[in-house]
Amino acid sequence: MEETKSLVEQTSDQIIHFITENDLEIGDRLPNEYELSDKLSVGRSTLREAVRDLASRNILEVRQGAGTFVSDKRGIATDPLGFSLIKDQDKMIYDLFELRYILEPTMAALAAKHATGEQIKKLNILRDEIENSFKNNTEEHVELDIKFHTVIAEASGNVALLHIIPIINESIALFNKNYNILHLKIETIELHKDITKAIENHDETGALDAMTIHMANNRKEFKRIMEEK
Amino acid sequence: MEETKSLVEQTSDQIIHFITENDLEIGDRLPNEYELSDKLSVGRSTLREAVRDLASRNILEVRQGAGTFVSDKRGIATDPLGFSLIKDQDKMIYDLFELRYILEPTMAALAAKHATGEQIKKLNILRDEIENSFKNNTEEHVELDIKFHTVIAEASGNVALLHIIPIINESIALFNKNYNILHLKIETIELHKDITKAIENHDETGALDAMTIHMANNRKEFKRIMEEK
DNA sequence: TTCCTCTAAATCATCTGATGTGTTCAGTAT
DNA sequence: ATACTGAACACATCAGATGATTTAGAGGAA
Repeated sequence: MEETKSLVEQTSDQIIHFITENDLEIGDRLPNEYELSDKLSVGRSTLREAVRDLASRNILEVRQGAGTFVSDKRGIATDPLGFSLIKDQDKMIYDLFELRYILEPTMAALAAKHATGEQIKKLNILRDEIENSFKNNTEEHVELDIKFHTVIAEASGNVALLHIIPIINESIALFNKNYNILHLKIETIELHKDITKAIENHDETGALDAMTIHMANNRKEFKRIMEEK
Repeated sequence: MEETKSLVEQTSDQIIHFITENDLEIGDRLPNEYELSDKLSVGRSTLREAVRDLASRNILEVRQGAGTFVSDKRGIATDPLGFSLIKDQDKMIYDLFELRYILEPTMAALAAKHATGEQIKKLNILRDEIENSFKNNTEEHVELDIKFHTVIAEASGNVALLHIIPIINESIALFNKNYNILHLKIETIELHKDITKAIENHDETGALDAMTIHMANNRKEFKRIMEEK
């Protein structure tokens, strides 16, 4: 059971070590390929593969001609669940809606139970911002809506939910962007109000119901549009 | 706003395209570096960087001397949700149990609706293997139990669930290993039988109930042990 | 036959040097 | 001041040689 790391992997580790050792901050530049491969005593192609590895893990960012920098994404992977690999993207969106449908009503009920004053304040602010974004017809409502659901996840007090919900919603937004299917509707505004109010009143069943209606409406709308295609 | 993808990135895309095009399944081998770089008309180092990228995203697995294979991790990053960073691990496990409790009963019902004969066969085999592992007192039952739940996720027909369920269960197993809290119990064997049978009979509410009991038992047991501590 | 050992082929790993492409910035002309 | 230009710099890509590891199969022993 020998755990022999390849030279490239060792080099990845050493680069990370170099970053922490020299207190490199986000955006700082690393030495160029020749210097770094020399310093770490590996060939350039080995170094390049190590850098490529770290770049694809969003730890480094490489810009041709400019240099290699510490990424501002703090090593948080894009599409960590590999949703983009799935072939049938229509089905993928549908499945994500279904998953949301399973999770979010219960999550809203938990949020009604545990939400702090701070979190309720955040929800009210976000709800208003979403409404304004809708009235002014800007495109940022997608982003705001993700934040809205994320705050509810946070309020649920369940750390696992807090980690999963943004990924689901961001994936939906990502695929939706490709297809341009779903749009914010006036009912959504009202439902956001209902959900916020129920959570504010610590009304668990109220939050459950409001979120269920929200999810059902979303899925219904999605189905309708898919049938039109 | 030109979006010029580098040759390496294009090559990554092409490799993924090659995989889907040729219906390569998990574990299948890709052509060797020389052939593939030739086929895609890129230099070998370019190809290697593309492969390195896909490998670090858990889409490919490279084994020196053996070849390059489609990874069994479905492009899912290791600890994709950053669970290992969370401080309060006891709460983390509890939250994961809660999340499972929300997801798995509905998932089992979906599985009862959609399961194919092949999947039912797999479930029966796994159920027996888990029982044997229990009788022989081996430690592989943890691994087998994760597979059992993963096959149910697969049978549910929901791709998003299939991606998320293994992560949740592996995280629980991981933390459980550190704490050595939970052990397989004789009731679990019986519940696995109930769940399998309900799915086999396409009995949706039966599967829902059986899985609910399974989840409730698990959480109850977890709570009991935590209180003893 | 069956099992083991050892070798040769296949495959990835690494190094090196040459050449291409994009970025940055200082110097210069307007 | 502004805009152009070119040199220096940094990453991108290719090609070829050599090393290390795995695997499968040949050949022999029990």
